Parts: sequence; structure tokens; C-alpha cells
Amino acid sequence: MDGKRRREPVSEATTHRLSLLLRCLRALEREEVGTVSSQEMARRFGLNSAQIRKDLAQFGEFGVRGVGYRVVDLKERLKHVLGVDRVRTLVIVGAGNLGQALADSRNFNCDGFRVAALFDVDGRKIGSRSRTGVPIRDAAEIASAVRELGAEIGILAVPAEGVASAASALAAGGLKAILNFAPAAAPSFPGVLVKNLDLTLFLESLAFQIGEAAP
Amino acid sequence: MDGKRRREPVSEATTHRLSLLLRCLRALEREEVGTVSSQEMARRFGLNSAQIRKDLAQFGEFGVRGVGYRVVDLKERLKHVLGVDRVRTLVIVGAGNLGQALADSRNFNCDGFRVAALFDVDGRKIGSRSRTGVPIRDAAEIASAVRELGAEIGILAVPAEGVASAASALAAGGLKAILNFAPAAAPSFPGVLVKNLDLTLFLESLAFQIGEAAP
DNA sequence: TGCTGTGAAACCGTTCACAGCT
DNA sequence: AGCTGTGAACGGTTTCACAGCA
Repeated sequence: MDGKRRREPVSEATTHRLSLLLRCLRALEREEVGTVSSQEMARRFGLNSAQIRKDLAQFGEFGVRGVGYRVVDLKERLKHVLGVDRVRTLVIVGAGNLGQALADSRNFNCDGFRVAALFDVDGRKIGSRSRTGVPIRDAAEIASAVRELGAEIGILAVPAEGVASAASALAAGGLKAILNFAPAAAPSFPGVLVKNLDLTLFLESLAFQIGEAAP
Repeated sequence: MDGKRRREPVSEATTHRLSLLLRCLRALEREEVGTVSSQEMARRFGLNSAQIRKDLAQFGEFGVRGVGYRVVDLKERLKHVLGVDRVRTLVIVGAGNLGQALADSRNFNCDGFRVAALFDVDGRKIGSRSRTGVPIRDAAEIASAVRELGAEIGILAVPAEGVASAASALAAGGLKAILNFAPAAAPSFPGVLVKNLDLTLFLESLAFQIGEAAP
């Protein structure tokens, strides 16, 4: 029983598909399905069954030839592979509308994640709480609070001008990863993973694809 | 002067880079830079200069050999290529925290986009407005309102259960594209482009990459 | 000389197709 | 027989490297 043979780099496409697969397995578990084949799972999403097998193959052998995968078993092992078998602490920088919405969002507070604090520079917000009770603290405390809370992931929901200083404060606190929603790339720091998720890029991409530009 | 030789499919990676480039050009324009080379632009982001040239080459010849690109010129032509040289109307389904945050966000209300309405099923919200004044209307009116407003892009900020019905109402209104933030894939309809942007996938992806799973 | 535009090469991810286990 | 796990083929994207023009 090894279960891990990791660390040849895994693409983001693969991790996204595995997350999706995990969600699928949770649904199957609720339906009390005991065993499922890769083809069956492929049908439930728009995927290719070979791709599911290839994705899983990067982390070990999970299935039984001629039979398929044990739903509960695969679910538990996938949770471990993805690292969501324990709870990770998040902090959010920027207590504007977006920051507070994310802090209170169900998606950011279940299945392995918990939002522990919001940070802002606005003195009127500092000391208050979000709707669900996440405390809003002074952005000057970011580094020490990250350390004290043991936060692993930081969300940036600040204007473009605030990205650089927020990212460096988070990095100084020993954070492991940053998910940046601001319309400006976050700088990289050694040992800190950065994922930029600029929503306007997606909007402009759609605008391009639907075409019908002015002449 | 043609300027367009489009419609061999353009990848999303390319359109994202072009959006980024457009932002870079706006910055250069503010700095009153007249001409810029692909290498200079590559340095300002972490890109490859050949890639910038390849991306642009899909739409025509914009540069001058031996010199580079005229900043203002390229900016205008890129805006046209991306289709942001006119304003497109957005609607947002789901007036929860996230929906309202997006409706009021600067990113969704400048440079070619304008949020015209929010929709919700909650009777207590219907008839009121978001902080910046976007009206919240009854989700039952989606199809007719989309048509009446001439909306082109719909944002889904609803729970997973609401995705299917919201998407179909938007499609019925003749909308062109859907940007879906819910943790469930939106169904596809002929003539409607769908982009799923499930934030939990990005979170789990980071959790995986930082590793340190429980033993 | 210097930079664009572009064919050719390298790279990466996806899909196919089948050997091998149960 | 049925399904997994995987080498081999494929297709698309990125990078290289240079011809050609100002």
C-alpha cells in the first residue's frame, strides 16, 4: 500500500478535473452507489474515460480491473491526494464587497477550508465583522496574524494598487499560496505559490468570442 | 488596410494575453510612450516576446520592422479585435453577496461593460437596488428583461441548484454568453457560449500544490 | 542595425487502442 | 467478458531562430 508516487509536476487541468471527480464521487456516495467505472463517471460530466484513468494513474492504482472503482474508497483517497482531508485556514485581504462576499461564501467555508480573518486599511471597517462573523482586522497586522492563525492561503480582493504590498505582507507571514482577484499580477516570493484570477480577463475573452464588434 | 483576418479559432490563452497586453498599452499611453517593442512589453509581464508577436499575427500586421509598435495605434486596434470598443450590457442572476459585489465592482462596470440588472427569487430583495443602484428584479422576468435590455452576457452567482433554470432563462432571452460562478457546470444551449469559473476548483488546486497532506 | 513576422522544432496535454488482470 | 492501466499517436500551443524589411 503506497498510494503516493507523486511529484512529477501535475497540471492545473488535472487538479481541476480531480476536484470535479471528487464532487461527483460525493454525489454517488449520497446515491449509495458502491462501485463505478471510469466510463460511467465520464458520462456524468463531459469527460473522456481514458482521461479519468490517466489523471488517477499519476497518484497510484485505485481501481480493480474488470470491476471499476469503489466509490467511498476512491473518494477518501482523492481527498487525501488533493489535500482536503484536513482543514486549511484562509485569510482575505480587502474587506470590500467582494472580499466580504467571499469570506461569507459557503464555497470558501466547507470541505477543507475556513476563513479566519479579513484585513482592510479602512479604519471604519477595522474591528467590525462580516455578516457571518469573520473579524475585520488592520492590514498592518497581516504578517503577524497570518503567523498566529497558521493561515496557509491568502485571498487578494483589493484594488490593483494594493496588490504588491498585500502580497508581500502575506509572504512575510509565511503563507503558502495566494489567490489573487485583483486586475494586476501579484509579485512572486520564494516558497509562495501565486494564482492570478483576473475576472475582467474572462469577461473580455467572452466579449471577443461573441464578436460583433463595431465596424 | 484590412486589420482582420479572423476566425481560425483563437485560444482562450491568447485572448487572455491580449487583454493583458491591452492593459499594458493603456499604462504605456499614460506614461506617454510613443513606440514600444515586443521585447519591452514581454519584460513588463513575464511573457515571451515571440508569443506576443504570434498572438498579434493572428489578426493582422500591427508593427513596423526595425521599430516596434505605435502604442496608441495598437491599443485602438486591440480594443477593436477584443470587441471592447463598444459597451456591452451585462445582467447578473443571484443577488446574494457575490452577485451584488460583482454588480457594484468597478471591474464589471468600465472598459466596455455595464451591469444593467440583478435578478433574484427572494421576494424581499426584488424591487430594491444594490449599493450603486443596480435594480434587483424578479428572476421570473429574466428572459423578457434580457431581450428588453439587449443584454449580451449573463453572470451566474446562484447556488448549484439554481444553475440549470437560470441558464435556460438567460438562453431563452437571446443572451450570447454566460459566465458561471456556481459550483456546478451550466448546461449548454445552441448559440450561447458558457464559461464555468468554479472558484472552489482553484482553491482545491492550491491546496493540492502546497501539499503537506495529513499522513 | 534592430525589430517584426513566421516556418520549424520542442513541448505538453489529450485521445486512442490494447495488453493484462479479475 | 469487462474494465483498468498505459504505451503510442495525435493535436495544439509555446519557443526557437532566422529571413526580410525599415
